[in-house]
Amino acid sequence: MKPEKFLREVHLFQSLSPYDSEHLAASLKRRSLKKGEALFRKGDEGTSLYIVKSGSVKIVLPSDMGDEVAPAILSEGDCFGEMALLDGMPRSADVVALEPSELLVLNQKDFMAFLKGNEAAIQPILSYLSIRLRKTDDLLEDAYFLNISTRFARRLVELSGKYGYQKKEGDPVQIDLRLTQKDLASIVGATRESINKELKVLRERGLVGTKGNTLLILNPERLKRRAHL
Amino acid sequence: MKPEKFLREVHLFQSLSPYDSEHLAASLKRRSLKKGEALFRKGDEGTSLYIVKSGSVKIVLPSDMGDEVAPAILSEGDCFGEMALLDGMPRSADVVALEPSELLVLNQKDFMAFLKGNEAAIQPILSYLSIRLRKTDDLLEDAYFLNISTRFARRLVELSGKYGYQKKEGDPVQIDLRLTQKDLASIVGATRESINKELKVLRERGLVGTKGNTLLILNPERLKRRAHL
DNA sequence: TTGATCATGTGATACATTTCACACCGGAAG
DNA sequence: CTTCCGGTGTGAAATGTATCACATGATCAA
Repeated sequence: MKPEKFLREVHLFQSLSPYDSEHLAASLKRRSLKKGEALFRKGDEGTSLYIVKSGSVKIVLPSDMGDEVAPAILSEGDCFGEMALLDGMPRSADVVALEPSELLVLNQKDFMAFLKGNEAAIQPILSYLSIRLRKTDDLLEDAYFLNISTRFARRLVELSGKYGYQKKEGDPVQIDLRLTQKDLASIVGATRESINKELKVLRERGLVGTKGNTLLILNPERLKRRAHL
Repeated sequence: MKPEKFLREVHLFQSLSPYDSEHLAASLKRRSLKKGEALFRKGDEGTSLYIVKSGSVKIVLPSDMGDEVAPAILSEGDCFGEMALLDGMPRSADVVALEPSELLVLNQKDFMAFLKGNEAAIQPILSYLSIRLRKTDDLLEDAYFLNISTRFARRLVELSGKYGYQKKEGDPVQIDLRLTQKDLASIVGATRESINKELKVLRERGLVGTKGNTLLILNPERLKRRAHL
């Protein structure tokens, strides 16, 4: 895959014009890792974004005890460290290669240099950040003031807006992400069991259906009302 | 007060160099409002930031019923609509003048033009946004996973870091904001009563004290432990 | 096939937090 | 002064969610 293809995957750069992202791709560097090699450690100064070009790496939160917690494994096309580009705060976790891997690196200096040369690119990046900020603020409000039923309904409405599609007019909206109840739970900020019970209610009332791993929104109207939207 | 003084109050511009903020102040426009006049309405397209130079305005969420809810009254030096500068999303509330008022206006075009001419200013703004984003993400995590005791302890630690001071070494840390229990509750995302009871526990254990409206952090160490930090 | 390992479904119980109700206090306004 | 009002303090009851403990089902590799 071409480097600029990878860039397109990075949220921060989604809204960049093709011209700009190609331009930015020119500043990408490479970095290879041997199996087990650490890219950086928690607390290191961090000013670069990385994209996994081949192989895979794990993110590890070194806990006090020897036992590691692995919150995520990233493979080809995944990217991490976006924020480091912007604020250079210390890394909050270790990153270690699981196998021999190739990474693409974009460092802050190059990124800033790019911005200087391409003022048009500033606007979309600022607006991406501020929209993301609003979004998280809203989620926080939800967490403080709403119960699980309502929060869940809201997240479902959002998911169907972002990822849902209809075979044809009048059909139920499908959400084909492979979301387990555990995934849904962590999106909503609840336990898996609570989500399960909530799903049951929604099914009984004919608001949503589940066919294998895909969610079906059967009655968007009533779902929205349940979300108090 | 000079316009650039006002700008210094705006969070978004806090980290700008004095030179840059003076420069930016040059693009400020003026706008006067008669008593009762509306600056904008919910849903209007919004691309400007406003600073109250004199007078006062109220932010109003027009609810379905005729009864208005007034979440905030802003007076001299206060600013609103920061985010509009960045993403131009529609306004989320009405703003109406409570008395004859003078506002300073910074619109998106001028702001962007300023950024083009002053690349050095981009970095602090990006870093402000991304830090704010991390912060809110953390708050969300807290809301999902922590109980009120822990959340409250965390917010207290933060407050004492930001606003606390000691008369002399060894003294308790004072927080002189005029925070009511209701205020604290809304910071933590809990009810006033819960905060009251939590405060009682903290007082009994000698972690904090209250003298009138000022909070005293008596034992920062144990407070931090309670916050799991 | 057989385990082994996930994901799902569901009830009983425990617990944290909100809700509600009320008493008290202090200061501002009449 | 008295009245009123917003802030505080506190207990009892109601409620939402988590926790725990299983049973069931799906998937995948040996």
